[in-house]
Amino acid sequence: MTSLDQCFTALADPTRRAIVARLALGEATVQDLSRPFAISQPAISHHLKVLESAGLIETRVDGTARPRRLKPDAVQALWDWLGQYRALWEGQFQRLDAVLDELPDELAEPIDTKRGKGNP
Amino acid sequence: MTSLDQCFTALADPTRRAIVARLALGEATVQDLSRPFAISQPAISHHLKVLESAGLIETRVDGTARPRRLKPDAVQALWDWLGQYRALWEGQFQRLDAVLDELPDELAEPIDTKRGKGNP
DNA sequence: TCATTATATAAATAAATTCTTATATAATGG
DNA sequence: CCATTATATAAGAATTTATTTATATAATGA
Repeated sequence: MTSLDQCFTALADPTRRAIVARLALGEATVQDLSRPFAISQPAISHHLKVLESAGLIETRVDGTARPRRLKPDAVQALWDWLGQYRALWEGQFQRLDAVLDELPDELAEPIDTKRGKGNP
Repeated sequence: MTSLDQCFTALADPTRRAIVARLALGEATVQDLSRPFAISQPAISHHLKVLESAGLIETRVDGTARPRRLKPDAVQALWDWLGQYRALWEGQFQRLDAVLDELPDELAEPIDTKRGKGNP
């Protein structure tokens, strides 16, 4: 799974986006995050793990607490990906050259994205 | 499910991002898309439905064919959401006010994002 | 050291996702 | 109308995800 996969997957969940919204205000502990959500502490810990695996947040150690914060530079890959298509998507066909340069990586040959053997 | 949920979910799948990459070159039919992917036609049709439900692509009718194309203005919501956090994420704390304005919608009260009864 | 607090992990489960193959629908051209 | 082509839908299997409760680990402070 690419980092882009992980970022999009992480942000697809509304609970995780709300966690991100909270962290945009400053770092927060699992306790801080558990309070406003109708969700158990282990569930929060799991969501944090997903966000951290995607590189979107990071953890600091403070005694027994593990405050999380947004990780600098983390949205850059997302921003770049989106920016690449934005012009096209908006119906203006500038930057087609950039898209063309990028394409071979994804469309040069049959892409096997299936799950199962060899594609975990 | 919000449109933002659907957009992120749709783009989390690498096959669907590759479809988007292909559509950035111009409209394509299910046949066109089935060829370069090691995936069945019904699977392509399904991915297209996910992308269309998210508002990312649209369908044109041309005889028996149903060419798909990127839908103008579709990335705007994503771009806006990302832009809102980008500055913070990058470690510069401008635009905190904008984030604060947005927050009440998501954190004003305990958020029940659980699945199951009432939360399909 | 022991009780407390904060967090993580494990096990179980329900629901959603992503595929496949088989079949249905719908438009075209002879 | 009939055969063909393009696409959609159905049924079912395997995997993944989000959740819970129960328990483990780890740091603190009395």
